[in-house]
Amino acid sequence: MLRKLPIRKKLMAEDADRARKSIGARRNPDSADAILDAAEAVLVESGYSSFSIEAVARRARAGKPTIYRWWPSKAALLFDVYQRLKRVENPDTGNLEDDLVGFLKNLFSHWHETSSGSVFRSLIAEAQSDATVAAVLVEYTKGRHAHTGQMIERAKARGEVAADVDSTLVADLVASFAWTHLLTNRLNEDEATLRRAVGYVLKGIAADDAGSVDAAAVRRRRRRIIG
Amino acid sequence: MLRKLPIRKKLMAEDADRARKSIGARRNPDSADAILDAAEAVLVESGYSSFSIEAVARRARAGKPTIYRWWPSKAALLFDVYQRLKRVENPDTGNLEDDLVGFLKNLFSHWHETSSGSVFRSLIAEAQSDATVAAVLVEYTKGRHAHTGQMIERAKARGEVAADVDSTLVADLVASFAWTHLLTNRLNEDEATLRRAVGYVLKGIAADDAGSVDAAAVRRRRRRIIG
DNA sequence: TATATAAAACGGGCCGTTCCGTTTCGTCAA
DNA sequence: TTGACGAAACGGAACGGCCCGTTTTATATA
Repeated sequence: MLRKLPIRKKLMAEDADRARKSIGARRNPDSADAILDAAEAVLVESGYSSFSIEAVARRARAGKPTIYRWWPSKAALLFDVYQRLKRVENPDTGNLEDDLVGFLKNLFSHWHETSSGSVFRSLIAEAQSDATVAAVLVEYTKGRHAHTGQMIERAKARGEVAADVDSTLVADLVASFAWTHLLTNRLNEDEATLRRAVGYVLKGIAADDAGSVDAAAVRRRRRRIIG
Repeated sequence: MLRKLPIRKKLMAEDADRARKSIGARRNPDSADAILDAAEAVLVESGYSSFSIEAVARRARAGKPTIYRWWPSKAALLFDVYQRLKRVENPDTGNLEDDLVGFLKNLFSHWHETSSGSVFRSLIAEAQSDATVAAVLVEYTKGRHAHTGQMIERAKARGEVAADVDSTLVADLVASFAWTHLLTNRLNEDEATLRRAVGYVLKGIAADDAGSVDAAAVRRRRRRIIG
């Protein structure tokens, strides 16, 4: 309920305001939630262009100093809003292609249908003009790639994937595809396109791919699983 | 030299200011170049966060109305700055892997060493809060993917790549990788990593890849070409 | 004369900060 | 257990500053 340390610590080591966090620092959790709710609402309803501290404060019926007390910047607030949102879980169908397609499908619809897409886009945009956010974002993506890479690692353990494959790099490729589609309003790709894209990463596009026919059959067979 | 129609027409059909473009519209080309120069300089020296019309005007010793006369928004100005920069040409080594690796290598160093990286990052960021830029950016990327896709099409013609491959989608994958690395300050990847990433797209990561040994030999042989 | 120009000023919005007076909540003595 | 105290949060208002996009004015140019 009551967090002892200010949220702002997440993004910034403050030298100032030492007095506050010395003992007291008893923030009103309802107020913090109201502010995060308002931030998310403003972002969804009016878009990133009109996302300002003042707008959030108005919406939350909070004072600007209250926001600045706990979040050092617009970006820190954005990041907390994003952190609060649910994440997409990695599928585990026993087949890497289905795992990756399912992952992308879930991610796209999650971004599209909830506010997390807007929030994440804003976060990326903000990172382009705020070095602190940029650093946090890079760290975050590293973690996400490692997490996504577990799907590839599982496929390795099954012998589905060569042992010397850099699973993080593969995750990077897949996530990059998702990022750019988010950033350019192309989250409507149908499953066939996603499957094709994943397939290119998985099987390559070489004409002399000996397994191509078999692979197509396997693909058809497994399409049922992920529905 | 002297463009008859305002640059702003590129991004926006103006209904207002009809009088100006009727016959007159004799813009001072030196002034326009000075403004674009100033915009680029501000962007490179102070970053996107301090890129404002006023800053550009100050730097160019121009009046704000002069800028607004010819560019409808900050975004339009940004886009013209980017358009003015040199593009990366597609390599044609006769081998798709080398083409793609060379393309990425050139793109990364071009983004890294010239101002085009900063400008493009800013453009993407701006697109997240300006629908007009977003539309222009999508159109632009479509064209770029088609252009990059020509490398894949050439490989198709050589029989290097299956005929039913969606070359635009492959270009999308490769470009997406580049985008996210630009957006997260990871343009320093060494060539080996680029080659590995491209290799995953080209040959897949399936363990039962029959051609993997031969492919590695071919790769070693051809590495000389692109240096 | 007609047009583009630079410069200045406008109203408006948001920034991040500083005050104000009020409310909340942990502490501690009665 | 109660109640007063004080620290620290709170909402609200206002500040100087920057930038927005526009308007006005006077100057230079062809």
